[in-house]
Amino acid sequence: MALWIQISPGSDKPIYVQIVEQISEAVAKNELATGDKLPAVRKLAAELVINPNTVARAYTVLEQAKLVTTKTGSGTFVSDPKLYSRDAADINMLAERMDTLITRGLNLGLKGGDLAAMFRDRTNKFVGKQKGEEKKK
Amino acid sequence: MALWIQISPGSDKPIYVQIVEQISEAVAKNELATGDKLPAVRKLAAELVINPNTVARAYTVLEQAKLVTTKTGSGTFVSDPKLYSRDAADINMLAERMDTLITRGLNLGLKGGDLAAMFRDRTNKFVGKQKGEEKKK
DNA sequence: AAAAGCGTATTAGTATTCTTAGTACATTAT
DNA sequence: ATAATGTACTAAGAATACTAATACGCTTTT
Repeated sequence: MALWIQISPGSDKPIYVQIVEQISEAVAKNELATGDKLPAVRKLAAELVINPNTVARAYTVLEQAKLVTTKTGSGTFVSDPKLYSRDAADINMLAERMDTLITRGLNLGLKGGDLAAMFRDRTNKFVGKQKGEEKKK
Repeated sequence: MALWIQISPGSDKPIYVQIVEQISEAVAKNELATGDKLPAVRKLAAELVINPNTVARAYTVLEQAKLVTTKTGSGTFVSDPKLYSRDAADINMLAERMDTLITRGLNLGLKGGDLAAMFRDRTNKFVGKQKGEEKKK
């Protein structure tokens, strides 16, 4: 598989965050499936011309987010979503971030209904390829 | 009007962000109405026992977000939402943040529909007090 | 005109974050 | 064994972020 990750030096986001986001999105869209192996730390670092530590940090974040499982000596693999044990803290974090987003949307003059509709539309763009579902023909 | 803003030293968020968020939320919930004057930079700083520059920074952020209008020498006032000219950049920013949120939700194992429902529910908690609308009895 | 109240600008110091570098270690695969 | 994997640790430098101190200019009030 070709390398889809690419970092933007001009971005305001740290390199390791860029990696985390791109992999997270790929998993959400099921472009990376359960059990898929991520590039080796040193290999990805070489391709991106960055320090291996930076890639390792990204992988650490992904593991703490329960998105991947690492087996030392073997590699880093996409976790099985069925094993996600989302606790209250996860949901609370999500709710908080939603509120911040809603606040911003309302302050931009959008109506609550429009905001919710926009969110649902964007969700559908993901769900088309979501885990356990298939796009309807 | 009493002072509703309170900062938490133990928070992971910078002081000026805490101020921005609390005022933003107050505006979204219409607890602060159009034309309302915010506390003077020095006054609020004195009450919070922080540097006036920190408050000023918060106000600057709020102004760039078009949430308030500042008139040097006079004060800082809540903007008229009808004058919001939300441009493409605003919407794009919002959409991006939505996508990040959706990604996180899906990766937590939530289904698209559940995510959208959760968002809609939380939106309604705001809309009850939203600008131009009244809570139905 | 003076005084008081307001936001702004500039500068600086401190703390934190990010990235790199180098080395070493433990585990797994070949 | 050898190679490949993730991990741990220390160190260092650079960049960024945050807060503070001070001075300035505009507006309102007196």
